[in-house]
Amino acid sequence: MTEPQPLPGEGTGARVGDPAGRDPRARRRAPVPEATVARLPVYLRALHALAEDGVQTVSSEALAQLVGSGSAKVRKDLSHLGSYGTRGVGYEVEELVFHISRELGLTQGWSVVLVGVGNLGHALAGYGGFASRGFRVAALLDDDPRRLGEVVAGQRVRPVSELAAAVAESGAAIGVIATPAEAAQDVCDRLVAAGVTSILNFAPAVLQVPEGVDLRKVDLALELQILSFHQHRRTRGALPGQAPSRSAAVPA
Amino acid sequence: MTEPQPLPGEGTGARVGDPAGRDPRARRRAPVPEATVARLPVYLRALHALAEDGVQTVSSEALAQLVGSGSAKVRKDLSHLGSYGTRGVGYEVEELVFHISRELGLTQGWSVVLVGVGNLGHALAGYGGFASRGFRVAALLDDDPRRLGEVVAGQRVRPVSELAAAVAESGAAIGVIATPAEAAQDVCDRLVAAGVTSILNFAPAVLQVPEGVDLRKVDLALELQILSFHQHRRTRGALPGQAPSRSAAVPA
DNA sequence: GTTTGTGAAAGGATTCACAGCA
DNA sequence: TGCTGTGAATCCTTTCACAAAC
Repeated sequence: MTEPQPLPGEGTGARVGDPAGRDPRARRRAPVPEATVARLPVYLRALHALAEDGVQTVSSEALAQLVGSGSAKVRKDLSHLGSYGTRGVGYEVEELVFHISRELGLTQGWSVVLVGVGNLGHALAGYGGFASRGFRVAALLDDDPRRLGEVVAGQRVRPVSELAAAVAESGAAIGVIATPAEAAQDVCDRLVAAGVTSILNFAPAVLQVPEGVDLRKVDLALELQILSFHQHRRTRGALPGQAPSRSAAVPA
Repeated sequence: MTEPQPLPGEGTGARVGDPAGRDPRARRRAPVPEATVARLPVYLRALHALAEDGVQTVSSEALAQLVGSGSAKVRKDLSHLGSYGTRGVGYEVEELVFHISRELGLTQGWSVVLVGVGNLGHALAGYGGFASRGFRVAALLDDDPRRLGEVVAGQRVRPVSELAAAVAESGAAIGVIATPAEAAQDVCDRLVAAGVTSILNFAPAVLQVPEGVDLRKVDLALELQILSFHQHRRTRGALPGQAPSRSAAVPA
């Protein structure tokens, strides 16, 4: 959601034109719905966890349990990628991981430039979930002189003036912004100028990009606010500041 | 967001029962749709930015531009909170901030306990977006002996064994998990045992909670994977690793 | 017997378009 | 004239329920 540059539920239409592309491996199917795309990473995480536990096969019901969803939804979602399940048995974990990864474009190993190496930037640079999903942090940039030259997660921190060079060297198509809010729009403009067409913004700022650039945002406080809404709902009338009793919870 | 313990689009139903509650301030309206709830924090951020710039009034069209949405959607969303706009003029920024904050339950000042004070925990503890949205980080907990006693964002780091005490002292109803994946489920269980009913999980792990506890998750790599999907779509057939031309982009 | 894959039905969300008000 | 608020229409998503396959 996610929220999401396109607001949660905004969608991009996900239309694909030509019925017979020139890449023979690219099977022509109906486009994957945006709501499904947003859930594929969730399945992927659960499947990775299963694979690590040595689980070979999983049913739609079991997978649904793991991600907190319904089995019918899981089956519909997976059916958009093709028929990779076995009736009476379930899905092969490894196979599903592969097909979901391919659908998301994670098999081609994206290079990513990360701008802003504060606490959040450190966390992102060292985040295992990036590497394991096929994202390589190809460059770290920051203008704080105290951080220049510092080595984080195997990468030397470079000044933001080298951004265009870093993008060119690495062929990065994706940029991640983890700067303070004030610097975010400037960094964003520089990324666009350098040819980056996908930008993920962690800075608490509203950014503007030209057409043709896909901007998504992560608001670390967003989910907390949605939790607040539900908690608020549940505890209407209760003493403020006190954790409520366990009854009468869960709206439905 | 996304997404969200209930998967993106999962929803909670958000039903409210009695048409005449006992709190006289609680106006009885139709329940706010879950999709709208997920966008209210986005509007809130944009409105805060406008307020800082001294803007007094904003139209649905202008607000839509800021958040990358449509004006009709903005109006429908806001109409669920009540009629706070002025025809021919727009919405008063300060007033909207108040009404959205109240709807989200942000005006009552939640106490939050944060478990796991690594890079991400540091970033979260110091994140301005928490404090400015009415969340007070009431306790920091971590079991790494090197971090015990350290003071982060004005709070001393305490051992996880003090979790129940910290929750009781602060009356926290919300817990945030920013530990490594291995520790997440144990911490989650302890939070639940301590009476926390809303949990936000940043750890890359699939957690299980009993009924009555609202668990949401933030996957830092989730939005990146959705970006990957769209970038992949746009650059089908292009040379791998090379940023594509700016044309033929944006699906719709 | 079990579990997938999928039409069909139901339920929400978005967009349209305009009446109503400042 | 300008912009909100909202029914109505459209579109998208989820859920149901069952035939087909193992």
